[in-house]
Amino acid sequence: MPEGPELHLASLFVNKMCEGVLFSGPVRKSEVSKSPDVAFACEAYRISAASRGKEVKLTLTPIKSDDTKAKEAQQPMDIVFRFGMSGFFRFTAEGELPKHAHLCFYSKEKPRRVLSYVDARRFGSWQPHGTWQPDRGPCIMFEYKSFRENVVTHLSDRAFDRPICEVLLNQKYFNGIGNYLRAEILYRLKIPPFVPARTVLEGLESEDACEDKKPVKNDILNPKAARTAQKIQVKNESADLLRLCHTVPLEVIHLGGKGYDPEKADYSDFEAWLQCYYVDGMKSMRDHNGRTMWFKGDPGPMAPKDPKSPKAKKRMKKEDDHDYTSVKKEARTQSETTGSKTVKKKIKAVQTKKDVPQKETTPRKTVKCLKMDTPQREHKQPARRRKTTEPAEGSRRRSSRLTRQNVK
DNA sequence: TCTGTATGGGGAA
DNA sequence: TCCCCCTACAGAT
Repeated sequence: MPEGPELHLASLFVNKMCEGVLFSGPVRKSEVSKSPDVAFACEAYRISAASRGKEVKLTLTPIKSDDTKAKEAQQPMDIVFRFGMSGFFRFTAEGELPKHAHLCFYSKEKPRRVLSYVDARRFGSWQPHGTWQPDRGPCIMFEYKSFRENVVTHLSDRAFDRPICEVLLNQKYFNGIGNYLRAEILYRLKIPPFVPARTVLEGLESEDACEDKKPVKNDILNPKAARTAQKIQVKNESADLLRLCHTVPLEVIHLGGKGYDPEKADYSDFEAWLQCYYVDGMKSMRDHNGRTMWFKGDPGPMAPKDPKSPKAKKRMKKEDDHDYTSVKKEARTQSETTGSKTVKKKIKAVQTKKDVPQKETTPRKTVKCLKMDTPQREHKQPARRRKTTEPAEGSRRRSSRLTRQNVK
């Protein structure tokens, strides 16, 4: 579940698991991965990690030995990872390499253990000799001051013409915020997601008035003053979107690592923490980029008028272009004879292969597509357990998409 | 068996 | 702005 907090927890995980471990030999990449090879092989090296927003940097540091002293000392290598939708690190025995492990670092000891980058969907990527992506802004969690400044001093940028919920996913300004964080942050401030971003952010200062706020003196002697100070702090905090972009992700980190640690495959704390994202009773609708925005109450004036999902649009376009059914039928027939590809892939292959357009037909829509045509509706969210008391092990794991990636 | 959806982002038009 | 990369799963048919 990779947003800023998960990337940071991933870096902590690597540092914890690889502390004192010597690695050796080449870094191996899966055949199927399209990310670059990592040309690093060393008799002995260590691995450490750091995070910034939605990136993690691994540093491979060669250990000098008597054997290598004579040779030219090998330089450390940084590899910068982005996790896409499903990336994470694991540290396992060599024989227990996870499915979809795409980049593997082997320990020197026998039996060997492996630090692996695992990514089922392969939307993630890595860059050998990488640096933090220059177009990404300061980290919302660990570069708070420059993050604020970067937003406040660039409010005239046309990027801020868009609805606030969409701007929050712009990594040039909000490096680390993702889909669940934007929902949680806007929900806490009761900001409608589709109000113009500039309207929300105008008037905020580069300096955070709350930052480094010291408790008033004599708290114990003067509890009333202490309570007042607390109220002010809470009020200020709730009034400042940029501060919540910092503190809400930190809350996830402080959940204790259970949000990430794949060994535990336990997201119950994280699920209990969520107040809006995927929560029963909340509304959801697609933003202009086709991503689901979870919220409560009024969506705001810039809400998209077209509620259709990207997939629905795509399907309807296909059906308008040609007789989709015949293509599908052909693909299925071929699939049955060869058995080598999935029907979906076959459909794609047939569509791209054909040099003559499919026969002209009148546009047709399935019943489902017609249903999609119904005017603006906030699609009903699927049932999702929250704050339940220990449902059956199986049902808990299967009850939420949030747990899926790490179910063994 | 089919369809829709998922914590992201690069690149073509 | 739209399409695409890709796998896994839940729920509908």
